[in-house]
Amino acid sequence: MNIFLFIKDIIFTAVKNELSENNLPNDFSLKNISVEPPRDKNFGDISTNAAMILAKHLKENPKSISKKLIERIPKCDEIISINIAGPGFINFHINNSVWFSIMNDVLSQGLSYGSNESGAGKLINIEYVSANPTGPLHVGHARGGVFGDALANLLSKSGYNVTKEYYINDAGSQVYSLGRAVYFRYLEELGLKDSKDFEQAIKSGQIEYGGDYVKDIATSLVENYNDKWVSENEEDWLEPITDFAINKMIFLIKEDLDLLGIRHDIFISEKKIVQDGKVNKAVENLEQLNLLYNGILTPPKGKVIEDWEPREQLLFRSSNFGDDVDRPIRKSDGSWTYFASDIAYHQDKIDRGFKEMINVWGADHSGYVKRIKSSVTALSSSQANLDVKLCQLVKLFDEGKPIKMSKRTGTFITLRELVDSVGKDVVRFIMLTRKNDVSLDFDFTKVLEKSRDNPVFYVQYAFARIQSVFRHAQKELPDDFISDKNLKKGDFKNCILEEELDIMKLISSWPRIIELATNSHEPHRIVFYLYELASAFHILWNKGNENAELRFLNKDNLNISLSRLALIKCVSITLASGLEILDVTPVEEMR
RNA sequence: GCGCCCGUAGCUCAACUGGAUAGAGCACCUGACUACGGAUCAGGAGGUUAGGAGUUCGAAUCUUCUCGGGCGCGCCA
Repeated sequence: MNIFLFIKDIIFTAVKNELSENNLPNDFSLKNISVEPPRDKNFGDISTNAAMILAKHLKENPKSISKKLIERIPKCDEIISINIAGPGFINFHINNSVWFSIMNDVLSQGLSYGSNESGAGKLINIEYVSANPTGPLHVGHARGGVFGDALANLLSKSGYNVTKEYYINDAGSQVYSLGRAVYFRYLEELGLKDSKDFEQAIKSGQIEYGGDYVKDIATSLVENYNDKWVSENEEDWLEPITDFAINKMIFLIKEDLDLLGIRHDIFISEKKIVQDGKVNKAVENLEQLNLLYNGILTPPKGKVIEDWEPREQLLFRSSNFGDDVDRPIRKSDGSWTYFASDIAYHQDKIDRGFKEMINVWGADHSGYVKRIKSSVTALSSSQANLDVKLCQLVKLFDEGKPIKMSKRTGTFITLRELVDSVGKDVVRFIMLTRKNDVSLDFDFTKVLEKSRDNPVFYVQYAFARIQSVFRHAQKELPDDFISDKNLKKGDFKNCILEEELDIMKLISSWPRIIELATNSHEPHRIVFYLYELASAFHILWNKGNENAELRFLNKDNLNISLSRLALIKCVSITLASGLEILDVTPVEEMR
């Protein structure tokens, strides 16, 4: 059972009855009523602000409303006592048998414990990473990637039908820059240019991309085509070589993502969106909605733009939907802007049936959020909802000293280097130790430290300790003692320490944490919860150091041992359930 | 100039989306170890939530202004 939902139901029923039986205005939303553990556990196990919310609505004293509501709450075994505190909170003390019964649920549900069906199978699209295929993934992509991936897992856990998507920006001018860079390296590879020519070309801006990966692509180009393109004109080689380079880059990007356990369901090509005429179609839609016009934008104040000249452009009325100004969708040469194909892309998502969409972007795209949300609102007649999650910068450190990153000097840490040096699990966990919209410090030394200061270690260590206890139990206790079947016979009535009850209550709140994290699209909450649960476990563990009778294993009292083993089994299940959302492997043993 | 994000203990960050006495870790004091059952744990100290005004039973959270930091601002994506 989910005790919070149980109490919530009781409270909502009481509120509705109070309103209807007294012919009080019932145009009242229940959604502001909270049902949550109080800040201070001395107040009780579950608390509600229902009376205070009603007080505003009914213009009546909250405490007297509390009394009336309490009278409407039926007597039941789950609730030991109810009292009113503070300005009108109603606090419930819950019977310990409830926590015991939840622990039994955990044992039988295993890793699926915490799942819920609030998503009700609804389609949801989450687009993340979507890095330009013109270079290797770097640290920032790692954060967005892990964030999106964990959020996708979280949404699945809550019963959504999730599609994980990568949008390939393969249609703009910069992909041709990549094509040209590859061609230059291709000539170099064939001995027709040398490194001096290359330096010169970079300096003059003739070539934009100078990384070694461009060389690799050129090598592979030679392997496939020999000198086929050498004497061709640019108009002949540019398209095929660019396509070749993009395909190669996408392959490399997929490899990199795979290192982090990130696997998208679908890759959508911008070029294909354009070729399929979807931009034209989306533009027609906007035209029919009377949301396009030809106009001239005023230059931004306080910012000097050289060679600014007023120019008439086709504009989208995004300001109708909360954007600051209307936005251009056609360039002066007649081709579509990036925004136009992005509109078409989102139209495509809507056409595929998505009413819920999430985009994960780097924070440098913040200026773009309002316009794309405007377009989604417009194209779906407000039926679809897009949430844009912006991930802030990752700052790299080593032993507390900042690592300076610069494309020019070549000190540029890629996703691959990151994973190679600390491992997938560490990267994934650490990337989620901060809320998405604040910058994150990543210290190569610190994340491998074995101390409480390192949350990955601290959580993993809790899990490993539990496994260690079970290994000992396996050796020292009767056969089959720790089998799932036998653990279910454990009587939690033997667990009466305050620390034990605290753990049970914490475990019982796991489904609630998932619900909160899901609704707010904030996977970092899972990490903070796991840290808290690990901490509660380490506390309990240390009780056994102070007093040997409190150890989990006690050969002289198998009955109590069984109960305690069942309890820590619940801890390990919940830890594993959380780590599963993060896609971090729980470790059996610390080395 | 405008928009978005951020500002919480000395440091790094939470705070259940408006709830009760704002919580953790690091660092700093005090205490507990023959070791996969001490890589931890117990306790102490540390706050005008950048600042002012407002909204209400109640604000770190909402509104507004000021200060400070980051990102962005028509033919790049």
